[in-house]
Amino acid sequence: MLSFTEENHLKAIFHLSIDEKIGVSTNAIAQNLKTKAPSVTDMLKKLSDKKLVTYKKYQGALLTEEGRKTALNIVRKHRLWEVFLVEKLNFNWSEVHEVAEQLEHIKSKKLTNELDKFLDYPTKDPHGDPIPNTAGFIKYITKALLSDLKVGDKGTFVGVKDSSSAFLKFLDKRNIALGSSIEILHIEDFDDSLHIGLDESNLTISMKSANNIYVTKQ
Amino acid sequence: MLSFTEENHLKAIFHLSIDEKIGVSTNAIAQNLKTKAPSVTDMLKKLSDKKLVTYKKYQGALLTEEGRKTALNIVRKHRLWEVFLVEKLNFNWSEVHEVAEQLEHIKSKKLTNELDKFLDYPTKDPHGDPIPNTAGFIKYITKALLSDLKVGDKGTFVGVKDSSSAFLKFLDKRNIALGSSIEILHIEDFDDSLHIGLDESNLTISMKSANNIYVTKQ
DNA sequence: CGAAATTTTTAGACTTATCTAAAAATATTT
DNA sequence: AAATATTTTTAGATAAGTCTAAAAATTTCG
Repeated sequence: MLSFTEENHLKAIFHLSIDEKIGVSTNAIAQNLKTKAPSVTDMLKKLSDKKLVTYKKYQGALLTEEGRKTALNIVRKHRLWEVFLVEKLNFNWSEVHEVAEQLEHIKSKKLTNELDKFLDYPTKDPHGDPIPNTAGFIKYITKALLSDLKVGDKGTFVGVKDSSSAFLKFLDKRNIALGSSIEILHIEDFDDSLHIGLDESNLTISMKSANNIYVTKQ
Repeated sequence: MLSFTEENHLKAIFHLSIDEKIGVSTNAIAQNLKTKAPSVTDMLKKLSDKKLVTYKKYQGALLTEEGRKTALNIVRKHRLWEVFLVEKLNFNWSEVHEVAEQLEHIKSKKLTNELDKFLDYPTKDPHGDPIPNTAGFIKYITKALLSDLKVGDKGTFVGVKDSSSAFLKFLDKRNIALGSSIEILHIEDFDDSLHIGLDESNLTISMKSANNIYVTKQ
């Protein structure tokens, strides 16, 4: 039985593993979990003893197969709960994270699987992120950052890179919602701001915003 | 922000407070929480410092108004989640307790209140126990133990005293469900076993079972 | 009432998860 | 490549929650 802290470390390593060859640095994990490096070092030793992580001093951490399964199960629960909160309990997508961070640690296979069924087997959470299945399989879609599109390109808004409450509220205010169609009309030379067509209307957003919006090209 | 342990102690004291004048004993709490007396003593000091409990050495503990409110909120969450598990996620009433013990500690007022709304403001949990409202008001019904009825008395099954999984499964096996009408047909002199009419059929149950079944007299 | 039994508290130890400060290792830069 | 900077680990401290063993208080009972 893993503690909340152990689970959180596994999840952090999972989210920070871009490349399965380079270990995730102690500092990166510490920053992600809002803790300090020595705490992470201790935990990495512990998770390594439990064979959930491969860890060599000064070389960061990587999940073992077992560790990855565990992390994916936590991510699965987190995202399923987010769907539940938005679809059934009237939560806004900007409010779900904090509560899901708690709910993801509830231990009951039946609960998770029945919740999945109750929600009719959703494949994406409210932020567009894929929901791993029971086996830990996760289906990624090919997506691009809006900031990487060229003038004239069209796409559909399918996810956010920054899922902070502040950014999500910002998107709400501008009626930018998952599924919105976006077309790059013009990019301002001066400050790189983007004039975009959003569904039926037009608006201007900063490059910083565009850099946090994922789209699938049409 | 209270820890799980602190919350569990408050809940235990709440459940063990029959009389608001006699403090709940350290041992009773320890037994309830499957912990040891010294752990409880330490916690009582802590909860007393936080003004959630009135505690004098060797005289047990009682909840303050604030402590009672907190305990009731935990009980509220526990019971709402139980309703959710049974009504929405196909849990049997014998399976919900363990999971609800985890879910009751999730901290989010919005979650609790939206869940309440989603379930259409249930007043009882799957075992017949009343669900406190937001204000901490709890509506008790007048009920009797089946074992206290006389031959010829009729009642409706409204709750259990022993809510262990084993007893609940035992009731399932005999089709004794909340709302069942029960009539005492005969009480055996030899072993006090009860012949009862249950809805459309008859059966025999032990006095021990009858002692754990609450009914409202008809 | 007073001895015996029981309950509760105290004392002290252990575990988990934290932290800060300092040492060690690695990475960067001139 | 040596000096400097950064990162990571070690060492040692602290807090929460737990335990056992022993002391203290209360309760029970002859």
